Amino acid sequence: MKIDSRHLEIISAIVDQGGLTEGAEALGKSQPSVSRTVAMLEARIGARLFEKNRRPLQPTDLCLALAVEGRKVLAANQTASSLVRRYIDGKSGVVRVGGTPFFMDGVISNMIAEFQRAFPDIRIEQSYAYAADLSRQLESKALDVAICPMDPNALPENLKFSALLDGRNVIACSPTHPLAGKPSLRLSEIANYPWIAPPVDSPLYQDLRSVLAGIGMTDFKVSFSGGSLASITNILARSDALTVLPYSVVFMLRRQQALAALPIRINHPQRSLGQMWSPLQNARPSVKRFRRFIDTEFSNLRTTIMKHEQNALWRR
Amino acid sequence: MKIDSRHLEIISAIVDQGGLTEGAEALGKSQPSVSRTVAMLEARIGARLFEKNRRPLQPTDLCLALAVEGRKVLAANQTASSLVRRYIDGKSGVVRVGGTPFFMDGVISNMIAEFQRAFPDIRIEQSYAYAADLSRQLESKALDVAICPMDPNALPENLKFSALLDGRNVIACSPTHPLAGKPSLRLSEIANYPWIAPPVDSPLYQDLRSVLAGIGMTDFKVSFSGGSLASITNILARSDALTVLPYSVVFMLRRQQALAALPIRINHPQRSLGQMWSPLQNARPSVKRFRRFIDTEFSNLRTTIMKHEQNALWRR
DNA sequence: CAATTTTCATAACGTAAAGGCATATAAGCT
DNA sequence: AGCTTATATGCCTTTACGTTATGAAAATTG
Repeated sequence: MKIDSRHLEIISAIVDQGGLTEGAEALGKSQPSVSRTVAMLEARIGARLFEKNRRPLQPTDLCLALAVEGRKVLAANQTASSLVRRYIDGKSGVVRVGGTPFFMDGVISNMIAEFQRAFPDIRIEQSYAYAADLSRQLESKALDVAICPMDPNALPENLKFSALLDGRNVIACSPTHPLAGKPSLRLSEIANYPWIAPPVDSPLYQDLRSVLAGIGMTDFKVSFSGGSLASITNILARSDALTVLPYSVVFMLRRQQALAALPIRINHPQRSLGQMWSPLQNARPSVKRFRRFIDTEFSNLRTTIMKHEQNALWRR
Repeated sequence: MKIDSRHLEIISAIVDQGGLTEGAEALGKSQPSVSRTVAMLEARIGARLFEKNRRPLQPTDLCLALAVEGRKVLAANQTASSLVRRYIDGKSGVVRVGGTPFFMDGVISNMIAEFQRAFPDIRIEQSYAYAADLSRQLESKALDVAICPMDPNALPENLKFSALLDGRNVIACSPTHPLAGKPSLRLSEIANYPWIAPPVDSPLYQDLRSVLAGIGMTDFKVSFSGGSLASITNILARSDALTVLPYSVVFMLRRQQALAALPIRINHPQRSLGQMWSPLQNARPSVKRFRRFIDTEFSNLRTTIMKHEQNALWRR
């Protein structure tokens, strides 16, 4: 004797509202519909649920027992509905975000922290990769959004990209570095310091080479390579080494006195930091919300940087 | 965003069974049906429930959360089904039984105790009344079954009656009464004892009068009247009073040494103890079960009485 | 106690969807 | 690559839900 769960809901609604009409209203149905459903259910199970021809509708003992179960169904249904609603509103779900290590660690992780403070029920699955891999993962739907520096002209087919910040790089060092804080520098002054190189498969490694070539340095001493942002800042802090890092990463870490930028203008690649995603895969609400969040966070970051530069507290 | 509870059940079944086919089987539905229901649900809420085109069907986070609620629905549904099944089988429910006080207290209450030991989830609503009232209550559906002495010829229209036991009365006294245990008695011997009369509105009161008239006693001393069976047995135990009681009541109480019957044959009314019910009101399963139970109990009682009489341990 | 109101039951009709079978399609295994 | 197995789809039938209109019975009110 299988019972339709909806019927249990109806029973409990009628019992709790104390009447067929009110019960129907609470369920958002018409009174005749509920009446008929009850009649059919009674016929099916072969038992009265309400005493016949009694005006304050009198539930049977069986009916009262079923109403108890109906309340459980109704409660489960309500939480399910709220789960779905939160999901649709983009307040719960998963976002699989990938990005280049230094950006993710230096810039995006702070934004993700903010995001999760606002939307604690959205789980972030973060991974590290470089542009080519990220594109592949986006296309194979293994990733919802990628955040990386990108030449908009080299954008793969089937992917969209929205720029967030200039891809400008700077020469970074410890704030306690002998050269830090000097108002201006000549290239010859940086020639003799050791260099920290990003992982060789990183685009930043190519940037480092081209930067140094651009300022006439074809030969340079690499004292360390391959670490993440955290190891690099730690090593920079305890040495006189220099490195090339994205401008925004250095900017974000200025507060913690972890990094300083040298006032040397270097040529930077034709790239922008931005979000990349696949328009073929229609994004989940949580992903949409995440992308919007990142957009506004970067919008804020841009104005902060602009003010900083106007205050001349931050020199190139 | 209202969710159909049945869909929650389906989701949990698929998740728990680890596949669409197995889930469908567990639900007793065909695989295509379940597949399409899931597809429609996904379309309606605008979210994937299972990763598309993955062979070990991979539930979404949202799906897993909904499956939790689905399990609650399924559980509630199962207990509801079992409630209904028990009700249909007559293993739960209510039986409203009415009867004449002495029979109920002396005979039926023991049977009800047995019944409730076998069917603890059937609630018995017992009430006391005499035949006329019982008939009325049966006809107004306020009672499911009545147990009372009845002249089958005087049975009201629309009611059925099935006899259980002869309506024979006996003269009862305390087992310690001076007359108790004597093999035979003359009427003159009982003339001088005081009498306990049943309530004046009771049929038994009329019986008492006619019995005494039948043995030539027109004048008798009533020392007590109006009590229930319990008070009467208590008073009998502590006095030399006599009374008239149904045979079966005295028989049932013989074990507790509460009553004895005098070996005087008295004329008894044209009545049988039996069950009365309304064939118009189709009985609930619990009521049917109760009636059947009473039938077999009385069947047993009849054979017990018969054996007793054959053993001559019980004399008239 | 008759009139009125309220509440439930029924009727008739249209529609959504669930159910089944047959079958196509795609994923994973050998 | 081919086979097996699991899921998706197409097509059709049936059930039951939804609506509005209306009838009937119980409770309330004057």
